[in-house]
Amino acid sequence: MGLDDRKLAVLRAIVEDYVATQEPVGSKTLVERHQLGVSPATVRNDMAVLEEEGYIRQPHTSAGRVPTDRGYRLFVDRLSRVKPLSPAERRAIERFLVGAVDLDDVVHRTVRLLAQLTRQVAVVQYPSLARSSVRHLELVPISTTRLMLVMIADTGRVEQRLVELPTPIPADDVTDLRRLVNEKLVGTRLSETPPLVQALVEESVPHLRPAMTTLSTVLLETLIERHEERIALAGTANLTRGGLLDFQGSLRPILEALEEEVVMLKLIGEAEPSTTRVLIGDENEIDNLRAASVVSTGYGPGTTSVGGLGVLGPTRMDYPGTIATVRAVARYVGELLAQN
Amino acid sequence: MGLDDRKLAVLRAIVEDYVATQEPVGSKTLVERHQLGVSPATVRNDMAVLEEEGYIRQPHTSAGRVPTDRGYRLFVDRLSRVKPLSPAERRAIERFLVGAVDLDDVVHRTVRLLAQLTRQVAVVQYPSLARSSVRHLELVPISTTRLMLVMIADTGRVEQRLVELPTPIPADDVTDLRRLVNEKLVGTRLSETPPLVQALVEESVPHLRPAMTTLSTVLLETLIERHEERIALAGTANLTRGGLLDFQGSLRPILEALEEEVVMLKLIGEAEPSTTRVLIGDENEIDNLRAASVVSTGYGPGTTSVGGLGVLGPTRMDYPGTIATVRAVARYVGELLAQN
DNA sequence: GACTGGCACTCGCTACAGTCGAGTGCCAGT
DNA sequence: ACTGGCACTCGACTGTAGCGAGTGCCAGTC
Repeated sequence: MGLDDRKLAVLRAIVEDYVATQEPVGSKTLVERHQLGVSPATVRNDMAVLEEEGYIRQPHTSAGRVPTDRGYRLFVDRLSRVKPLSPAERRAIERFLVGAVDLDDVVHRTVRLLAQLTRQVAVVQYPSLARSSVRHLELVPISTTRLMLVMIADTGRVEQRLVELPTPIPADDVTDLRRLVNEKLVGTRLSETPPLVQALVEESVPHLRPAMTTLSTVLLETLIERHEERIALAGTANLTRGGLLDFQGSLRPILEALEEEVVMLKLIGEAEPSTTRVLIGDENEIDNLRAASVVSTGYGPGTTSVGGLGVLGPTRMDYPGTIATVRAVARYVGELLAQN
Repeated sequence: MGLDDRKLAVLRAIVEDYVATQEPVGSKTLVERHQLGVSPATVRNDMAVLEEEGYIRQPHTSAGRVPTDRGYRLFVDRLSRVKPLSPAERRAIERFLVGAVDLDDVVHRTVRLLAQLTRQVAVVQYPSLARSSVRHLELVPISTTRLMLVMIADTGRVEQRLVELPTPIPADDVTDLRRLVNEKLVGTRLSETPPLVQALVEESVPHLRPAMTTLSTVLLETLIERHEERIALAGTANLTRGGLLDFQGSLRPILEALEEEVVMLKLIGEAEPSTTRVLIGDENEIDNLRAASVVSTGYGPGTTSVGGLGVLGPTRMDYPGTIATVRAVARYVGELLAQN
């Protein structure tokens, strides 16, 4: 049952070779490429055990071995160290992220950077509104019965909503409304605002009440309850690397899953910063992604997470390198956000 | 040289059959499926002429005929009418677009709708800043040396930029700045603002001048000159329909092109509303898209275009249906924008 | 007891030959 | 000007055979 050191070394060698060559690896080539100090026959015996335990498998009877999802899991957990980044990568990260003009820009640059460095599909969640605080609320009159509500969050996110007022209101009232909502709400976390918004309506003077009621409805319904999470994607073209071998021949399910924001959010939107989550193949709850692996982490200024980011690729992926890159990018983005 | 009516009918039949079946179409099946009133041999003669003229070709010597890009072009220009939309499609469009809460939402819904209806990849450009007017400019103090500049355009677009001031300024000055820029700029088209922004700096009172200078720099550089155009994509999974026959086996180049916003903008960002542009295969200037066709049009409130939208798919595409859908969606979106 | 060399076996891959049939071009006939 | 007939082409499919990478097992060795 127990796997001795050599068997683990064999598994590691299989994973590394298979990731590099994309071809099932046999006992002979294995001893040639790695200094295992034993003969192919011995390796074969080890392989038989590894296969019995479910860490590797044979695509066909007379082919070499390929790691299973379970094999990759063991590899990630016990057989690999996170690769340090190369100086070139470090420089790329820095160069890529300086000069971003706004949050959109930061997110876009980040997602492209991640895709480029890992050569996988990258996903970045915009800072979650649920974890943001209100920095400012602006009301811009569009007409006498229409306001545009703009919310600026401390994370840099800016959301706008159209508010249709039940009755026309004068400009002075708009000023009052603006002052009131800002007084009460600036500085509060979005997840904590509902009672405050409620209070605003109840405390408001009669002639402002109708407007305040609709305004609060919009605020609650479209910004807080249905807090709109957004994501950015890049690098889908990377899915076509490695021919059609990865993803068992069809990109279809992967592309479909990538388009479902809800799915992606669930995938990358839960991690804390400083912990990195690796989901390998089957471990994934989404059926469409059974042939894929996801490496994700949280990012944010300091130690709290305001959103997630990660990459998605074939199970046959360079885990140590990918994990290192994802972490590094998350850290840099966090620092960038802390500056603002 | 001239193609008589029957030859054109044959071409039309070939295009329609090939689009429907995705298989090269031969003379026999052609006369069976369409009432051409002549024998296969006659059709073969016509086909020989059509091939000579470059409208169709044979993938292999003993296979049926397939339309060339030139053949599709003739079909689109002279042999097809725009299909009227089905009531179901009409309803889908209406149902899909009501209830959008903001511009982002409108664009997202539109792009998904287009992808779903045409079963192709859909692209929607956000209303172009260059064609927008300033509705309001807001300055939100982040710290004493930092402002967040928020521009709200009449098209509904909202852009934010961080402004780093050279020296701290008091809150009253921010109010003054806000008043000044709004007085001068609200209502003007973005393409016409540069001289006005310049004037703002020159006319400003001395103690506001440093702040006004940085502010105007940000305005000019990041909002006007480098007017950031944005696009939304959906339906990439549709590229995998029709196996790997379309796009000559590799999605790679297509996916790469789709990720280049600049490329996509060039592709869909130029048309006027009410004119629909169809680019077929080779006609495309982008090498990566030589195997694809693009149907695009402009949209906007009234008759002026504020942005483009369209779909991209294999040259083997249902042109009449796609053109109809793209037009209809553009019209609905235009109406929706006109309401705001 | 752990490792190794040897050996028979499996099975996917490639090459090759043969058949089938859809589709063609051409031509003589109406 | 159209049609029926015919010989021809060539891709798709099928079956066979040989190759070789890789395996499992076993007897032998340190």
